[in-house]
Amino acid sequence: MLDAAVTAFARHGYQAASMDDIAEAAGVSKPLVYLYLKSKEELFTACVRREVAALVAAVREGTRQRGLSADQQLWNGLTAFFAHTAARPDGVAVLYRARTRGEPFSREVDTMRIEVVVIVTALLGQAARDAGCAGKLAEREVSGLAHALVGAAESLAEWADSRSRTGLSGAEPSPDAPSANETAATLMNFCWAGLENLMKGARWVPGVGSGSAVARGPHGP
Amino acid sequence: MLDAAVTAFARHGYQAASMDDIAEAAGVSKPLVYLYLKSKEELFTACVRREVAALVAAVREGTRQRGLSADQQLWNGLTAFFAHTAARPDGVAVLYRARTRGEPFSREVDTMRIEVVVIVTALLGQAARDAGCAGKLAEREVSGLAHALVGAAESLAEWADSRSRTGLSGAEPSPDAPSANETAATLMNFCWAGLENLMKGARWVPGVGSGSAVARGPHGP
Amino acid sequence: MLDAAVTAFARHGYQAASMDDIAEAAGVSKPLVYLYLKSKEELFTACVRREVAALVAAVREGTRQRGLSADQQLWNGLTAFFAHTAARPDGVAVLYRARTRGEPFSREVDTMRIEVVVIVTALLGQAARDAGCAGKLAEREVSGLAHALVGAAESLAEWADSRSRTGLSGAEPSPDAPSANETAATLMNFCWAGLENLMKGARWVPGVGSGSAVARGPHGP
Amino acid sequence: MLDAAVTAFARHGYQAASMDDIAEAAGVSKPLVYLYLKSKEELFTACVRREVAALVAAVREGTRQRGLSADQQLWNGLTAFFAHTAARPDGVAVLYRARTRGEPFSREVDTMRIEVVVIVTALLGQAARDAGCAGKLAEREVSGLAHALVGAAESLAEWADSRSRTGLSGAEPSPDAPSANETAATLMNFCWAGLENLMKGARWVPGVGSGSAVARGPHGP
DNA sequence: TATGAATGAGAATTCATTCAT
DNA sequence: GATGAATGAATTCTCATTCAT
Repeated sequence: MLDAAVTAFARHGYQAASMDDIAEAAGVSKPLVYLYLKSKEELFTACVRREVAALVAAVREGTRQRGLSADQQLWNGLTAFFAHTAARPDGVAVLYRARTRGEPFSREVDTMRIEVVVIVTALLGQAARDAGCAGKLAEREVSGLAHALVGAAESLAEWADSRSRTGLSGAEPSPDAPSANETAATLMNFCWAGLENLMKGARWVPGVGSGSAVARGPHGP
Repeated sequence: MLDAAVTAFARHGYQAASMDDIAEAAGVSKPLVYLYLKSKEELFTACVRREVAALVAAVREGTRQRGLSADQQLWNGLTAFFAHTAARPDGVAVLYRARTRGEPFSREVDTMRIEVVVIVTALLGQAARDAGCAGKLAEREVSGLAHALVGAAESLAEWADSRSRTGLSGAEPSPDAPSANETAATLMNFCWAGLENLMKGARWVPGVGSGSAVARGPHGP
Repeated sequence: MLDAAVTAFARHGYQAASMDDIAEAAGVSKPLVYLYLKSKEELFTACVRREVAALVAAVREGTRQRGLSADQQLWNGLTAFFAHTAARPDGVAVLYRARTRGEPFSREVDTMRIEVVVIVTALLGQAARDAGCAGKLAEREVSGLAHALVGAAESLAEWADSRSRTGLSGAEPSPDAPSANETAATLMNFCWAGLENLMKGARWVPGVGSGSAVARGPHGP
Repeated sequence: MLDAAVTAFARHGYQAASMDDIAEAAGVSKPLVYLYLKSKEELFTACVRREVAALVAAVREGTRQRGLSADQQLWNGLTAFFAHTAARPDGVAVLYRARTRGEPFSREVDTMRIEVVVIVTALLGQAARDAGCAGKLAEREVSGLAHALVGAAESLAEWADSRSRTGLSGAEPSPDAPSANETAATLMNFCWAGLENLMKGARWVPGVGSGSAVARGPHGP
């Protein structure tokens, strides 16, 4: 039953998805929906929670393997993420929509983001240790980086999804659809060098010539 | 009048914002709103279009200066972007919300994304030329990178905005709020090294040890 | 099971009392209720009938004693009535509510009123005989007097009940609550002299000076 | 528009009267009803208030004439009351129903009852003065008497109304219907002698033989 | 031109009532 | 015999949208 709700919410948004439609799509009657979940809000909350849990679980599962280098772990997490978003586009869309519905819902999703931030922060910390000399990054900068990473990932996931839909309603995946691996690789290429540099204490600063536009931080050689 | 609509849509979302409220906030009567714009959808579209135009113009303005290195130009574009999002949070929120509404609206926003993709693509092309030997990037990869960049930027903008709101309703900016420059710097640090590498034909590949985890592409030394 | 229904109907009224609540309060399942009584209406009817019967029985019991003067018999009936309404406020409330529901229910209550009218009529007849020379009262006037009596009694019963509730939820009776005897005495004081006059053929007529504002009827001295 | 609501509420009660029906009966659309009165409760409240005001005004008007004896004033009030209830049976029915709907409404009606109590109390006071030697009645007894009077009046009004309806749907009044004057006379006959006695300090006490079953109070001769 | 007044269509939610077990 | 699970039908209320002026 939640499946039908997730699909409806994903396609039409919270307000536009009517309980009639959801019930019909679920193949049950409206009162039954109300029997299980007291209100539309609760139904939405339930959907959000389920999708948050599924997504977090997927990423967690991807990053479970210990003893890998930081980039490998990030890579694993990203592949898991993109695999999940490709497999459950509606679920992800619900999360996306939840962020635009006031406090109680966005809080739920933010909690998830925070979990990701924690994972990423841990990774960066490990990367820093791996890199020998840790340039201590301000907590705020780490938070900003994590948000950048999550935003980039979300955006890429949506892009990949939209690509996979271009092939009309055909069931087989469009050849335009990038695989989870490809998408993850794009993102790794996009960000890993920068993250690694930061770990080493090297950062980009404005006004220095391109090419080698990095300044060694205080801990640089 | 659009201002009132933008504010309302930003605060309550498309569905929850009622035409009554919008008309009242605009200080005109409802029929007048309908006289100028045929329907709620068109009103929303008009808002979206205006905000898209404003945002694109801001970014264009930022990247107008010719003769700069690619990273400087990107930097300029990003600072312009973050300055704009900080200055017009409601407008940006409307765009954000537009993406979660079906076809007609998201198309509008996608158009914007495409404009940005074009800009970024041009930048990357220039960067590649600057770097001497251009590793031809597949059109698809460029598109993906641009989406990653836009997503990261949007996410950071929202993050910066939420930080600036933590200081209650007080008028003065919260000390937690990162400046546009700081935010842009975070994003440059996040992505420039990777983009530059790609321009040189160097890319991250999975399974190679961390630290120097880049493989020179075919055009590498 | 009827007890639960009576309580529920008394507290929330016919419409607001839900079958769920009644079934739960009765400690049985809803289908069982439907097994015994075909519908909510029938359930309500059953409640009304039971309460009517109980009330009439109480009054009958009070007036059973023969050989008393008419006023003593009325007095006995009234004390019985007020004792009953004080003892079963919920039952009385159901009757009260039944009168505000359309035909099928009010008819039931009217039946009760008619029974009371019969009793009162008999009393008045006896009183007339006792008074020696009976002024034949029109059937309609008797009916009107009986309704007045019943209405006054109901109103006083409710008033007494509301007084007894002022003492909060405390179990002990509020000191404000008049006893059944007091209430009955009030009513006797209110109406007996008038009834007695009528039996004697004396009646109040408008336009005669107060104080002795009674005109002897045709059978008067 | 209130007229339609009053009719509907009178006929079906608060819950059973649907806003659809009310709107249709009023010849307007439902949203218009909501435009004028924010909710069903407010609509009901408005009806109740209007009917209370009308009824109180009618009675007030009836008792306006000063300088009359107490019984004449009561008589005038009662005639006005019964004329009003005969003229606006639906309005009265609404008041009747309002008493069974929890606090906010019953309070409204009780307020009216209190106004009547005040009037009656004043009358009784005057009667006592007229009678020369005032037997001070306890405040509680006066309240009880007033409730008895109001209850009797209501009951008679309803009875008169039901009589007037027996003639089917025919437009002309049923010959069974007692006139306001007749009904008022019945009530005066029912209660005035008793009230007058009380004013003189004479009261009925149980256990004394019928006929002259009044004991002179302390102020009696 | 600008609007006060009005509405059609549809939303969430509840409840008396019934099967299948 | 008793019930958990399920629903058809209504109810209150809202809102985008339009005339008549």
